[in-house]
Amino acid sequence: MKVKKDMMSGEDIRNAGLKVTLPRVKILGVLEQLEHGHVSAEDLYKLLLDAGEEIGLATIYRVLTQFESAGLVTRHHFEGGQSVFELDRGDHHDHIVCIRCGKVEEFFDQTIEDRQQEIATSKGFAVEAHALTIYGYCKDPKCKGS
Amino acid sequence: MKVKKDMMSGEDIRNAGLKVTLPRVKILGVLEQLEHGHVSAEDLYKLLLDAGEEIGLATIYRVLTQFESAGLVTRHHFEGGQSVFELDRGDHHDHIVCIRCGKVEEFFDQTIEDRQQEIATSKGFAVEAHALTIYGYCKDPKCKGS
DNA sequence: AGCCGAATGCAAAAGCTTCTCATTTGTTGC
DNA sequence: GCAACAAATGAGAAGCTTTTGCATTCGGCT
Ligand SMILES: [Mn+2]
Ligand SMILES: [Mn+2]
Ligand SMILES: [Zn+2]
Ligand SMILES: [Zn+2]
Repeated sequence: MKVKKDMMSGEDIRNAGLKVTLPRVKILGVLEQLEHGHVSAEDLYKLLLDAGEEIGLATIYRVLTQFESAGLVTRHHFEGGQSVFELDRGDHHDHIVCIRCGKVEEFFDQTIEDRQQEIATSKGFAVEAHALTIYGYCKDPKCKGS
Repeated sequence: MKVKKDMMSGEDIRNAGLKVTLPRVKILGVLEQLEHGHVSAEDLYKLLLDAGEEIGLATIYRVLTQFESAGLVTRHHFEGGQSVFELDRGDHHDHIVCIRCGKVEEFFDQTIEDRQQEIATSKGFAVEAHALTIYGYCKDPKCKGS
């Protein structure tokens, strides 16, 4: 039974078998309050600094990786070097990214999901994951048309 | 009218506005003869060394990037750090990768392509590109089941 | 309060890719 | 063919993102 979570807390950290430390709580807090749910480790680091929390970048990377293993966070490899993270609220989705302004929108399409499964099966593969990202220009006047 | 090319040559390099140099010809040659068409810059470097061609890694990266701009080569960002390159024979396709042995298979599915276009349009995006990679375990006994 | 292992911060290191610059190589016009 | 010049190459340094080592600090438990 998959439930879409709205609120993460220290409970989730504890349930992942991790100590509930200040850095972890703060990182989870920032991820939760993000309007655009997608951030790089570096951006998260800066957001925390702005919020007055001095958490080392190494810790950010470590914690994000642990959160990922625990299923609290999802990591994406969009083009452009840096990994991007977002809270995993239990709703799988794919992304469409504007290559001009960087805006990220999410979508889910059962038809695509089904076809992927069929293709994998037909080739003898057992699907574990997939990454689908569409790149293009968004409807913003500044981005529309090259 | 899209034609699937079987053979690349110095002509293609020249048409891209590039000088027909020995390193570029050799790199194109290796890419062409690959059974599994997907290689990292590092692997390509080693393959050339094995073939007795001492071409600097920096040159490999430069040339691959130029070939990419010229449409001779496609670059993929599979998980695992390194970029992977393959000759662009004009036939767009996506990939399914074994997370155990690394095998890469290709597929093309018009239904998925169409749905992507529809989704992008519905969100006001003009599609420029997309990356779809399925990860799983291939049918090889060594890979099957975790 | 005090113990102990886990977590953190910092700096160093690693992994991949790009850049700098002196030297070499294609190409073009005699 | 050959000189002339711009373009390309090789080697190493540098750049970026991410990981790691280690001394110190912190969280959970008595
Ligand atoms: Mn998302
Ligand atoms: Mn391919
Ligand atoms: Zn945009
Ligand atoms: Zn396999």
